[in-house]
Amino acid sequence: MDKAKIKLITCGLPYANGKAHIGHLRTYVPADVYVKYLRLFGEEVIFVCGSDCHGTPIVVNAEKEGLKPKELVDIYHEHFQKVFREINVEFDYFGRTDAEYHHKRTQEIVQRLLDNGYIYPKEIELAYCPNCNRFLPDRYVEGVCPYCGAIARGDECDQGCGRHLEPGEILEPRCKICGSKAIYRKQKHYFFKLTEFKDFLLDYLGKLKGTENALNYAKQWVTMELKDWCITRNLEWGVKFPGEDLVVYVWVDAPIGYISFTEKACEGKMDWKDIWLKSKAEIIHFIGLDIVYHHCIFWPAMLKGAEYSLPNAVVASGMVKVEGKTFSKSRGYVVWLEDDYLASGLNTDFLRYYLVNYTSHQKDLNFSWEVFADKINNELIANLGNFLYRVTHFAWKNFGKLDAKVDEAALEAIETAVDKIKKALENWEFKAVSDAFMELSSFGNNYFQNAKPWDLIKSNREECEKAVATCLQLAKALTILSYPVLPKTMKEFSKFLGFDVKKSGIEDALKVEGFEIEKPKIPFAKLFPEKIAELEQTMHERIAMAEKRELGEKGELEEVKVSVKVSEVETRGKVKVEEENKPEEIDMREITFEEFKNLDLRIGKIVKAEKIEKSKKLLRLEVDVGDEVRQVVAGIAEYYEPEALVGKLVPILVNLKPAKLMGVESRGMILAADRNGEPILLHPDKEVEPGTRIR
RNA sequence: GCCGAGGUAGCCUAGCUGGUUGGGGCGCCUGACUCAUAAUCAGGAGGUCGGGGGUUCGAAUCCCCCCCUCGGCACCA
Repeated sequence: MDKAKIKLITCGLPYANGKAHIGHLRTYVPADVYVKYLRLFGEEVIFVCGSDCHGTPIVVNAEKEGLKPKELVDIYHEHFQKVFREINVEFDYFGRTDAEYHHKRTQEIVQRLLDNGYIYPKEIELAYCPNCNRFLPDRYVEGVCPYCGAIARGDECDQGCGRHLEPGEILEPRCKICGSKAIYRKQKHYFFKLTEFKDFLLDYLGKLKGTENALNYAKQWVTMELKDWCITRNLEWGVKFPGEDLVVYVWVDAPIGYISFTEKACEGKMDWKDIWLKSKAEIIHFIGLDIVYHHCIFWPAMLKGAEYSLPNAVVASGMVKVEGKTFSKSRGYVVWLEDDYLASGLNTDFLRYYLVNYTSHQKDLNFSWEVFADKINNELIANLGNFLYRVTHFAWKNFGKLDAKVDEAALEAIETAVDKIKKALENWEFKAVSDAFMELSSFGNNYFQNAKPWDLIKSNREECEKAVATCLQLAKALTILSYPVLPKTMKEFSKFLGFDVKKSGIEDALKVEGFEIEKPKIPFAKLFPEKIAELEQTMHERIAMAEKRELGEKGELEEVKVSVKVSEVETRGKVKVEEENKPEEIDMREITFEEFKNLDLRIGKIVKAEKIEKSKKLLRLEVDVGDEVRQVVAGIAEYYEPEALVGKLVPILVNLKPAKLMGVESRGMILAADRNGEPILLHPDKEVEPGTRIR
C-alpha cells in the first residue's frame, strides 16, 4: 500500500426503505474498524456513506404508506444515522442521494458519458397503462416472465426464475396501480455502452485489489457476456436525465454518491477532485456480496467513460446466517439493530466484537445468541475485560501512582501484536486483527499470574511496582489496539489509565511513561443466561410467527400484513437478501368463469419419469391424460426422485402452449403447491381414471 | 452440467511454494491460585486433516477420480 496517499473508504449505501439489521452491519462495522485502525496508524482517511434514496420500491412503498417519497426517505435516513451513531460507525459524511449536490454530480457525469459517446438513445417497447395514462416503471408492472412463465414484476422475475428483466421484456403486462391491462408502447430510452468496456474491464479487474470473493465473480461475469445497459426510467422520483422527461436508473446514481459525499466531506479541507479526478487517493469500497456486479462492472465502466478515478479495491463481506439458517427477514431469521439489539441495552461493542471476530471477513458469519453469550463472556470479558480491570484495580488500590518501569518482554509482545494487526489489515482479515489483541491480553493475564503481585506487594514492593507497571503498559496498549473494534468501552476505560485513547496514536502503545491511576469501573457487564434466554425467545417467537404465516393460518393475517409491510422492503447496497416469496402480494385480478373454462385441467397419471441431462431442476415426464400420453417437463428434480413419481396421479394443465426446455418439448404443466419455492405435488383424494376433468 | 469458494476435533480457525509428534481460541476434564466480573494460570482428553487412488524416502499440503456445502451461470410451462 502506498502510505503517502490519502485513502477514501466507502460503504455500500443503505437503501432508505427499511431498517438496519445485522446484515447491514456485517459490512459497516468492519469498514469502520478498518478506518479506525488506519487512523490509529496515522493515515489520512476519508470515510463516507449515505442513504440511497431513489428507485421504484421507495416510490411504491411511500405510496402505500400515504407518504411522499422524500418523507419515507427522511424516516429511514434518520434511522440509519441514529443507529450508526449508536454503534459508533462514524462516517465523515453521511449524505443522501436525493440531495441537490448529488443530483448535480450525477447529471454532470451522465453528461460526460453523453459527450464521450457512451450513451445512446433507443426506442423500446414499454408497458403503458391507458387507464392511468402513463408509462409504467419497473415495479408498477406485473405480468408473466418471458423465460419461466411465472408471475413477475417489471424488472425482475421475483416469484419464478429470479432473472433480471430489461424494460419491455415482460409479457402480458398489467398496471399494478389500477389493475387494468397495460399495452406496449414505444418510447425512447437511453443505454450505456457497457459492451465497449469489456477489454478495459478484463484488464482493470486483473489489477483491482480486494477480497477474492468479489474479484472472482466479477471476472466470471465479464468473460461471459456484457449487455448494454438501459439507464433511464419513467419515474418522477430520481435524478433527471438531461433534456428528457426521464430519471436515471437508481443504480447509475447510487454509486455516484461515493463522489458527491466525498465532495461534502472534503469541504473546507481539501479538493475532492484530487481524489476522484486526479487519482491522488486510494479508493476502497466495502460492499456486500450481492452488489459485486454493480461495483466491479457497471461502476468502473462508468467512471472510465466519464474519465474519473478508478477504485483501487473492492472488499466484499460474506453472508450472514442467523441460528445457522439463511438470513431472512420474512422467515424471522434476522436481528434488527434498533428493535432487538439496541433495545436490549447491551453494550454495542459486544456486537462489534462478534461481527469482527466470529470468522474471516469473506466467510459466512453465523449469528446466534448462544454463541454471542459465549464469545462475550468467555473471550471478551474473561480475557480482555478481566485483565484490564484486575490490573488497573490492583494498581489503583496499592499504588495510585507508578514509575515508568516496564519489562522488555511486554514491549516485545506489544510490538508483535502491532505487526500482526498491520499484516491482517492488509489482507482484510479483521478476525485476525482482533485475535492479535486478544492474544496480547492473554499474554498480560499470564504475566500478571506469574508475577504474583498480590504476594509481592507484601514482600517486595519495588518489584511489585515494576510488575504492575508492566501490566499497566500492556493494558494501555490493549485499550489502544482494541479501540477500533471496541471504541465505546476503550474510550471510557482509558481514562482510568490516565489518558485519552481517542487522542492516541499507535506510538503511544509503546511509549513508556509513569501512570496515575483512577479507581476503575468494570469495563464490560457480564451477560447473564436470563438475558440471553429473553433475546432468544424474541427471535424464536418471530420465527414461529413467520412459520405460521407461511402455513397460511387465518387469524394471523391482519398482523402479518403489518409486519410484512415493515420487513419486506428491498435492501440494496450492502447485504445479500434472499429472494423472499410474498404470497400475499400476488393479488391476482379476478377472472370470469368463462375464462376459467378456458383451462383444460385434468388428472394425469405419470407413466414415466426421468432426469433431463445437464439440468439440475428439470424432469421429463410422460403423463397419461386420458386420450393420449404427453411429454411434460417439470421443474421438480431437486425435490422428487423420478422413480417415486411413476404411477402418481397429479393435476395437469393440458392446453398450455407448448414450450421447449433444454431442448425437450413440454406439452402441459404439472400443478403443485409452492412452499417457498419448493414444489409440493398434489394428489386426488380418491383414485380416479387418468384424464378425469378438474372443475 | 459448467465456473468460483470451501470441506481440518462439538464450534471458529492457522497451516496448504511437501519434511521433526497438524498449531491457536471457545467448550470439556484435572490441578493451582485468589489481585480480578466463579474471572486467571498450569496440565490433559478430543482430529481416519470430506472419501478413494497416485507421485514421493516423506502429503492436510502436489496429481487424478468421487462425495458434500455455499454462491454465480444454464435450467423451474
